[in-house]
Amino acid sequence: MQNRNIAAAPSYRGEQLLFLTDEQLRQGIELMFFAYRGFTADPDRILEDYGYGRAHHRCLHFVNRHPGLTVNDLLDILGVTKQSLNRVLRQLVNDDMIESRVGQEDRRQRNLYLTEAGATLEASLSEQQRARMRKAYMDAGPEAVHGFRTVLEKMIDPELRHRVLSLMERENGR
Amino acid sequence: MQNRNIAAAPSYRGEQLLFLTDEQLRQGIELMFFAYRGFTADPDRILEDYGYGRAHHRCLHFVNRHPGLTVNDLLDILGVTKQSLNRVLRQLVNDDMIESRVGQEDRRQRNLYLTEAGATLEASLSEQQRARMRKAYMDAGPEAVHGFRTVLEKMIDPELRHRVLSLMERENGR
DNA sequence: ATTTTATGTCAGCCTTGTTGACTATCCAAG
DNA sequence: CTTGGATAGTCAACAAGGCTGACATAAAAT
Repeated sequence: MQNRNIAAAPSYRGEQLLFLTDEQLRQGIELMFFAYRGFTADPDRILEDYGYGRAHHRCLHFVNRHPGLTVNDLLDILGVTKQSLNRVLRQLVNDDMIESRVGQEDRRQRNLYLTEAGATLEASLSEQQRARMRKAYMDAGPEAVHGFRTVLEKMIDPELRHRVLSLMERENGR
Repeated sequence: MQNRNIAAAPSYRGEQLLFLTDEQLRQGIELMFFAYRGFTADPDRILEDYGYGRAHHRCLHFVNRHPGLTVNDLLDILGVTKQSLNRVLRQLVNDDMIESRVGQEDRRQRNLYLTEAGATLEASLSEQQRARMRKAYMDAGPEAVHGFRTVLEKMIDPELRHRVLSLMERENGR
């Protein structure tokens, strides 16, 4: 099924523009929808046991990825309101999953770190998700993975990409 | 940035297993998260004007794709409870976006169709999303698109894929 | 000293998930 | 033919997690 329309497109090696029918684009849209469901299904099951949702998972993920990041950084990354984030963050801090330390240079800021329990939970969530991603990558092969990453990159909001990249630069510069 | 890790992998033409670090997999995970946000951003803005959410969009999309499908079909596709779907569906029917006709063979069933207004709204939502998808596809090139589709396919829950495919078969057989 | 910034919190609203109880219809066994 | 079970859909009430707005506090910047 997944090859039918691509095969129907002329000039597979694209010196020419892609032959993009609405049908092909709509299939891509559905693919995103269904794949994202699969992508979140495994962690969702674990989170349920803790009474957490995807919002908690996202916090754990990004705090793990960028230890010591501030609440504001997280707000920028997640693109939610601080009230919404705070509710989730408060739970995670109360549950001793995330530690919130007062900033050293700027004492208004709170630097966020995973506790041991938080790291454990994050690892189990991530493990499931990486397993599915790894399987998809292996089944699809390296060239497909490269294409996958290329297309997804292009779909990200340019402004968001800029914000995330500048966060990573800032980290590298420390 | 998106090429760095792929380039670092040995054996690009994969007779050998991919060299998949956790870092690469985590990057894929983040890519899914950020790309999905971009993917839904445009329709979200339009939906707001109507007081609708993504659930309404999904209904309009699939009713457009499969005119006459039943509520149960839609439940299978969307993977939510019927109560949750029904609320959204009721709004769309009341707002004269979707028509719900009593089934001819089985009068318990309701066959769903877009009204003219519904088709118009669906078109404007889809137009935005297709534009972004088209741009990403064009920028990335046909080979990348092929890889994108291949990987996403692998990420879908097998059971879900089966259900959706059997729906499409049933339609072709009418 | 005043203003701005970073964060936290309260209240209240909306969408969209959930479960449970209910109605209408179909079908099959007695 | 009727009755009982399965199926399709609807209604009601609740929870998670988005949102806005208002406000408090502490620290930094001016």
